[in-house]
Amino acid sequence: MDQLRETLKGHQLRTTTCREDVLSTFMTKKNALSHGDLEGALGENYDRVTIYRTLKTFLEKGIIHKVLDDEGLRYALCSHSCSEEKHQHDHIHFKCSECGETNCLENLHIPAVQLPQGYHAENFNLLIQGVCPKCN
Amino acid sequence: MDQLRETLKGHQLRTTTCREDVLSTFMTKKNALSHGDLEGALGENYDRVTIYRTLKTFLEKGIIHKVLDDEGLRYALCSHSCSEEKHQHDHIHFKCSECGETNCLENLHIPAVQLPQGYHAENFNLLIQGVCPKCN
DNA sequence: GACTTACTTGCAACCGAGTTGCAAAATATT
DNA sequence: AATATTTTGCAACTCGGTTGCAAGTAAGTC
Repeated sequence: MDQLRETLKGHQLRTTTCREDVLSTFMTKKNALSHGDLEGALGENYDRVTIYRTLKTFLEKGIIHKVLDDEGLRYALCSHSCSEEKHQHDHIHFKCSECGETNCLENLHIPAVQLPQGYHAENFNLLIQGVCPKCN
Repeated sequence: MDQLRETLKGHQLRTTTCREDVLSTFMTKKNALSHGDLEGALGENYDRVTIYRTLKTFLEKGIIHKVLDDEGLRYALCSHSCSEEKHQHDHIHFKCSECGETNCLENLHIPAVQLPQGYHAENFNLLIQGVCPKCN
């Protein structure tokens, strides 16, 4: 898959097998992944630390973004190419209480909220918990 | 303060000095608090573990609820009395990037979101990041 | 108010997530 | 192929949070 190398190069990153594998895992599984998920998916091929560092650099380069739910931290691909400077991060995430998967709902946008006087909003993050179509 | 004892009793909890102090701290400081914040506020009076356990029981009894932002877990008082069974948890939290404080915006409600077919929503959690009135 | 029971606390030890320093290995460049 | 630079693996560590257990404390009963 040359697309992987393209993506990495596009973000000024050297292509290494670890980065390719991590990126590829994000692309095939569509849902948000934790460090542990990746460790499980990639087996014993890479050191824990390397995976942590890969996630960190991907985060900094705008390839992935953080996803939070009540039980911890995960990561998901940024849909529209974010860069180091500009991050588009008004996200809606849906966490299914049955299967435990968390997904970005890309097409939706967060409706406007009328904030009280004096508040200046920079970004919005909506987490919806419930049951997803697969488990319904 | 007899209100503290009242609240604890109302949730079937024994009144202990630790629980009174933790509850009192939540009531005077209005913003969301982390375990570390409480440890700082209460000094050396109580063991780390005791504070953890106090938070856990308050959580189970519906006295406080979790607040998540991108840098960790905090807790805040439940506004309307939640019980062990019923939790009202459609929250808007505002995190100020200047002072770092996170607050519940109690009076606002989250506008309706049109979910795609098949999704069944149970609760909503909106985190807004920006600058609060104090820092503006 | 003393006595009993049940719950709560403190301590020590532990677990898991995430980080740091450093030497060895791998990538990109000439 | 040779070099400079980045990345990896390992070991050791920090920090947030949990567990088991013995000692201490709150609440109900006589």
